[in-house]
Amino acid sequence: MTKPFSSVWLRPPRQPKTSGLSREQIVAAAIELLDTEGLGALSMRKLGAKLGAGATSLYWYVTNKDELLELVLDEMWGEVDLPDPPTTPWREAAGVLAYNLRTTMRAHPWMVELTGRMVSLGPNVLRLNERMRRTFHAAGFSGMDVYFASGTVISYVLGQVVPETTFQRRSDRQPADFDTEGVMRALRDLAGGYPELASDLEQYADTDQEANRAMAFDFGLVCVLDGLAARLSSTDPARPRTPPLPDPR
Amino acid sequence: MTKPFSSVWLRPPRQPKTSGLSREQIVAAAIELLDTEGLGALSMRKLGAKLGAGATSLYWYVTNKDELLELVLDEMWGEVDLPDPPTTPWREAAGVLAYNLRTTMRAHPWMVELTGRMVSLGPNVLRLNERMRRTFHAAGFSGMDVYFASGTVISYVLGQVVPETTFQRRSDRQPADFDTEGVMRALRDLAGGYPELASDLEQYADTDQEANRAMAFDFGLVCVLDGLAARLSSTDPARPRTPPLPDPR
DNA sequence: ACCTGAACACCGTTCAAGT
DNA sequence: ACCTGAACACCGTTCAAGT
Repeated sequence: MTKPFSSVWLRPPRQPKTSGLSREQIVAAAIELLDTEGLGALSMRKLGAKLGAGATSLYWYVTNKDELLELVLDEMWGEVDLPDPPTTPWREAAGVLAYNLRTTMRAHPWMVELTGRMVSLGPNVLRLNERMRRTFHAAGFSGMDVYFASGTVISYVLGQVVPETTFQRRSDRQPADFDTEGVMRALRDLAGGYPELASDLEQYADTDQEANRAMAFDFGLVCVLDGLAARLSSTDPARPRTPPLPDPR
Repeated sequence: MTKPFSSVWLRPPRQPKTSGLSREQIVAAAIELLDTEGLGALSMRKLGAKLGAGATSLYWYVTNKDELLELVLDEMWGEVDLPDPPTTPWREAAGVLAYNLRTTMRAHPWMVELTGRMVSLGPNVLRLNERMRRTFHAAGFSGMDVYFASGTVISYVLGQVVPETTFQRRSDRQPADFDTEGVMRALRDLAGGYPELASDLEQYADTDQEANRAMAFDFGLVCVLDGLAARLSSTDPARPRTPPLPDPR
């Protein structure tokens, strides 16, 4: 009785445009709207109006809002690029990818929300994944490890950027007069019973918030890459190198 | 002209309940609704009805829906627990936390979406953070590295769980008759031009999807922990151990 | 102090009807 | 083939009014 899984990418696209609107136009307009007003403010009506069309015209190009968002999300993945595998050493390639992904997500904070909502099966995600796999394959990973390694890097970046962008989003437009001071003051109050937390707050009260985030990102990225490198250097198939993990739960 | 930052946690709570509803009740009911119907299906009206109250009664306990969601989210963080710092070695503690967080998020897939939407300043997040910091402090990290190390672990888990749960959510209720077969077939079509991807698909066609995800999670977790361990063992303050990262952008 | 109902300004989506 | 408008069943939130 469940509605079956569906996705734009599993449906043959419309014939080449003969007139009027096009998917590309719609997606472009949607991205513009999302960038300026955020995910919560995107409605089919507004988008239609922006395109000088009736509110419901879009439904001819796209079966519903979710599928429009799938298209838009894949478009974002298209912005992330990865150095060509053979020419670049894996560690550098992975590092560049990580930074590129972070840059793109911060430029379009709504992308993070979307990633938590839609499955990504678009051509741009697939292309990027393919490249990453080739990179890690060339690095010396084999079998499923190729897939696991790519996943590890992407996961880390995504997870790190999530909190960065939620803050961005709360400050809405005009970051200029956003009351970071007030938040910090309030946070300091809340940190009452937590000595470690409080000492952290003191420490990064001095440093620039933005520089701070950059350091945090870099710290973790280095860990992830070091971990991958370690895995790679233990070339023997049986690797008792790392202590076993505790049983989940 | 921006609306200033606001959060439930920055506002003094209502007096102790004298009668009628309570925040705890409301939050509990909301969680129930979210677990059974998902984030998209939670409306103030439905929630009110579930509590046998008028649709708008809730607004006396909570300023708006967003703040209700903040409360609910923090409640989830309360479910994640972390072994007590002094007794457990850091690596094990971090591993357990990672698995616990994954378990909680998979049990409440809407938590992932919320994490991308609200800032987390609730007491449960703060308490957990405090514990993590003590753990990493005891492990030998110092200064901001304590904070960075916790962030790295949490980011990794969050990022890894995001795609896991989007799939869960798409299959909606009744995972029983969800057409995984169909998705796999469709995916195989899409993988046309991507040899690495295609070979991956073949490989994990044999293994159980769920076991697969578990392996992927474990792989990355080991990397992250190895990376942290490496950082820890290079005790000298100047550490030219890792090659510098490429300049962002 | 707590709850209600009506009302406002929105939504996504369907569908018959137009060109 | 493409677009429209009206209509349906929803939203979050405000606010005067009740007890």
